[in-house]
Amino acid sequence: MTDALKESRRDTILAAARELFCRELFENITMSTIAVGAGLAKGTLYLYFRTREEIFLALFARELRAWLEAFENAVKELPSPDVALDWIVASLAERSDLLRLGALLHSVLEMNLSKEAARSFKLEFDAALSEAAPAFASALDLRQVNTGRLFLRWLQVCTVGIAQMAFPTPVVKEAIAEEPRLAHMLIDFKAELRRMMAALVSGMRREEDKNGK
Amino acid sequence: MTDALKESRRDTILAAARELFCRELFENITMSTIAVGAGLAKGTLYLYFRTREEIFLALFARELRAWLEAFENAVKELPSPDVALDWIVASLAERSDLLRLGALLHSVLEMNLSKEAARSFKLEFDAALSEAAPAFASALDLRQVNTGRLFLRWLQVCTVGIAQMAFPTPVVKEAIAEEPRLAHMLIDFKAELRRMMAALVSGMRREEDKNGK
Amino acid sequence: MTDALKESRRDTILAAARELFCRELFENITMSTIAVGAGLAKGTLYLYFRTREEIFLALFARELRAWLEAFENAVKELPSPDVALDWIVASLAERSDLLRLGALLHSVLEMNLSKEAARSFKLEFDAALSEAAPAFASALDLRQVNTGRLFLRWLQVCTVGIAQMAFPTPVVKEAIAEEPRLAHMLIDFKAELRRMMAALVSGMRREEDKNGK
Amino acid sequence: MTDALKESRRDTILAAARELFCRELFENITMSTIAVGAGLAKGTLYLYFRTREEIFLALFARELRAWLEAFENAVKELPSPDVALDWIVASLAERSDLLRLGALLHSVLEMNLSKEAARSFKLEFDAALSEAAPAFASALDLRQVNTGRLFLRWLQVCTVGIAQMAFPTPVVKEAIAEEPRLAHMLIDFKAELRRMMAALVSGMRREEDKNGK
DNA sequence: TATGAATGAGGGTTCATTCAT
DNA sequence: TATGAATGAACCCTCATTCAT
Repeated sequence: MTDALKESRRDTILAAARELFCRELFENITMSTIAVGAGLAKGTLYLYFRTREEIFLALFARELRAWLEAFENAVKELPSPDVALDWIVASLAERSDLLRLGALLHSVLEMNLSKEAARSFKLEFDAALSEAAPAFASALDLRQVNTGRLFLRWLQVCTVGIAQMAFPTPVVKEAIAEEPRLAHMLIDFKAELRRMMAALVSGMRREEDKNGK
Repeated sequence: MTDALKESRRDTILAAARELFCRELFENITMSTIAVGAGLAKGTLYLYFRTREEIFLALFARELRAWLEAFENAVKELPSPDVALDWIVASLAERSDLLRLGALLHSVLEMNLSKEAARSFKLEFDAALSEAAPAFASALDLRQVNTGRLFLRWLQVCTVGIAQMAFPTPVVKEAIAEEPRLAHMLIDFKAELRRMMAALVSGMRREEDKNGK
Repeated sequence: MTDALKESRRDTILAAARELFCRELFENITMSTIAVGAGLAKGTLYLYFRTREEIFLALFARELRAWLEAFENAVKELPSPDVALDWIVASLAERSDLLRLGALLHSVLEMNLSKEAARSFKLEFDAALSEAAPAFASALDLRQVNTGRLFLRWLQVCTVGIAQMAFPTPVVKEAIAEEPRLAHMLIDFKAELRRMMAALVSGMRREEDKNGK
Repeated sequence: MTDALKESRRDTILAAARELFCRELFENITMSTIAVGAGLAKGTLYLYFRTREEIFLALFARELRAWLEAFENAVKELPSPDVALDWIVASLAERSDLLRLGALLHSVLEMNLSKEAARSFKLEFDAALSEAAPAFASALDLRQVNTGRLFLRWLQVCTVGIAQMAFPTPVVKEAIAEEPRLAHMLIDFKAELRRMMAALVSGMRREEDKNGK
C-alpha cells in the first residue's frame, strides 16, 4: 500500500470525524460512529491512529494548518495591521470546529496519549506555527519573527479562553437565555477577540520598541 | 439539622474533593474516593450535590471566592497598579487547583449539569466577580467599575488559556522534557500572565481615555 | 395515639400510593414520592408498613374489599346470572388499578415480604373472598358456596391473565399500534373476560350437576 | 463469522440463562452471572442481546417454540381431545421455567424493551402460536383454526393466572405451609389447569355450534 | 410518634481497544 | 491490510431502609 493511499485513508477518517464533530459533542462521538462514517471497520481505525484522542488531535492539526495556509493566501490582500486583525478574527469565528477542538486540547485530547504521539503532535504543532510566524509578523507590522510567534501563542490563549465563554454547552446556553440577569455572560466571540488582540498587539509593539532601544 | 451543620458537611465533602484534586487528575477521582476521603457513604454525597460535576463546580466557586477575598484583604497593601498586577499573578500561580479547575470549567465540569445547577452556578459566579470588580478597578487605576469587571473577564480568559500551555498533562510534560526542540513550549505561567495582563490593562486604559473624550 | 388515628394515617398513605399508581408504573413510584404525597416524612411510612411492597399489598387488599362490597351492594339489583356477570366484568374493567395490582401480585409484590406479612396478607385475602363467596354463588345460580369460592378464584386467574394481554406496557402498546399484523394482539379486557367467565360458569354448573347426582 | 456460529453463541447464552433461571429468582440473576455461566465476557452478551430483559424474552420464545414442537410431534399419539388436554396440561406442568417466564412476561420482561425489540418479540410470538393453532384445533376437535388460536390464548391466560397461585415465592410458600387455615390456597397447577381448560373447551365448542347454525 | 439524614449495596451498560482470522 | 467479534474495566447514581434525635 502506497503512502498516498495511506494518507487518503487517514483523510477519509479525519473527514468522518470532522463531520461528526460539527454536529455532536466530542464525548458523544464513538469510534464506532467514526468507522461507520468513514465506511471502515472499527478495527481499521487503529491501523491509522493509536487512540481516539489521536484522531482529533490530528484533526486539530489539519484544521490549524488549513487556517494558517488560508492566512498566507490572504496576506497580500491585507494592506494594514487592522485589516489583518479583522481577517484573523473573522476567519477564526467561522471555523468553530477549530475553536472547539482547541478548547479540548488540554483537558481532553491530551489526556490519553502515548509519549510518542504527544511528541510528534507537539513538534508538528510547533513547526506549523513557526513557519507561519513571519507572515503574521509582517502583516501585523511587528518587527521580529519572534513577536509573530508570540502573537500566535497569545492568539491561541485568547481563542481558547474566549471560546470557553462564547460557546457554552447547550444546557448552560439555555440557562443563560432564561435568566435575564445572566444576559451579559454571553460573550460575542469576534468582538471580544478583536478587542483583546488589539490591546495585545499594541503591547507587543511597545515591548519591541523598548527592547529595540 | 441546622443550616450550619449542613454547610459544614458540604465543606467536608469539598475539602475531600480538593485534597484528591491536588494529587490526581480529575478523571481519576471517583465519587467512591471522595466519599472515603470525607468519611461518608457514597450515597450521602448525593444529598449535598446532585452530580460529581457539581461538586467540582462548587469547589471552583469556593476557591474563586477565597481568592477574591484574599485580594480584597491585600488591596490596601498594593500601592500601585504594577504591584497589584504582581500580586494578582503571583497569587494565582500559587493556586494551581483554582487554575486547573478553571481550565476544566467549560469542557468538563459544565458537561453534566442540570439547567438549574447551571443557572445557580453562573449567578453565583457572576455575583462574585461583580462584587469584586470595584476593588480591582481601583487597585489597577481603572476609572470605571465596568472596566474592573472586564479586567476580571480577561484575566479569566488568559488564565485558562495560559494554564493550558503551562500545565501540560504528565505525559505531555515528559515528551516536552525529552525533546530539546520543544523546550520553548514550556511556558512560565507567571511571566506569561504578567506580560499579557500588562498589555491588556494598557489597552483598557486607552479605551477608557478614548471613550472618556 | 388511638387506633382510629393510626388507621387514618394508613389510609392517607394508601391514598397517596393509589394516586401515584394511577399515573405511574409501579417501578417508578418511590417511598419518597409516596411520603410527599401523603404529607409525611419518608421514615414515617415505615411506622405503618414494613416495606414498600407491603403498602401496595395493603392497597390491593383495600381495593379488593371495596370491590367485593360494591358487589354485595349491587347484588339485589342483579336479577339473573347473566346480568351479574355483566356487572362483575364491567365493574372490574373500571378498576384498572385493582387489575394492575393483581397482575403484580405474584411477580413483584410478594417478592420482598416477611413471612409474617405474607401470612397476614394471605389470611386477609382468603377471608375476604370466603365471606363474599355465598353472595357470588347465589347471584350466579351456583348451588354450593364452594363453587362461589371457586368462581372467585377463577375470576382472579382470568383477570390476571387477561390483564397481561389487555394492558401492555407503553412501549409494547406503541409497537403493537404501529404494526398492522399485530392488531389482533390488543385484546378487549371486558369482552374477553366475559367470554371466558361465561364458559367457566357453565363448566362449574356442569360439575355441580355431575357431583350432585 | 457465519450465521450458524452466531446462532450457537446465542444458544450458549440462553442455555446459561436457563440454567440460572431454574435455580434462582429472576431478580437475582445478573448479567455477570450469565456471562460467567456462558464462559463469555459481560460485554459480549450485549453483542447478542440489547438488554437483560431481551435475553429472557428470547429464552421464553425458545421454550415456547420447543413446547409447541413437542406438541406437534406428540399429536398423532393423542387420539381424543381428553387425551390431548391431558398431554397439554402435563407437559406444561413439567416445564416450570416456561411457566415462570410466562408469568414474568408482562410485569417484568416487557418493562425494559426498545420498541423494536417489543415488535419483533410480539411478531415472533404471534407467528409461533398461529402456526401451531391448526394442530391444536384438530387435536381438540375444534372446527375452526381460529378457535385453535383462541384455545392457545386462553391457555396462556390460565397458565399465567394459575402459576401465580400454584408457584408462590419461597417466603409465601413457607407462610402458607405454617398456617393450616391457608392450606387450601396451595393450588395444584395440573388439576386446576385441567379443570379450567375442560370448561373452556366446552365453551368454545358451544360457541362454534351457535355460530355454525 | 415523627423526622429526615445517612447508609451502601447493587448492576446494567458502554465503548475504547485488542487480536485472531 | 482489513475486519469485527470479543473483551472487561470502569462507575455513576438510585433508593429502600435504618436510626439517632
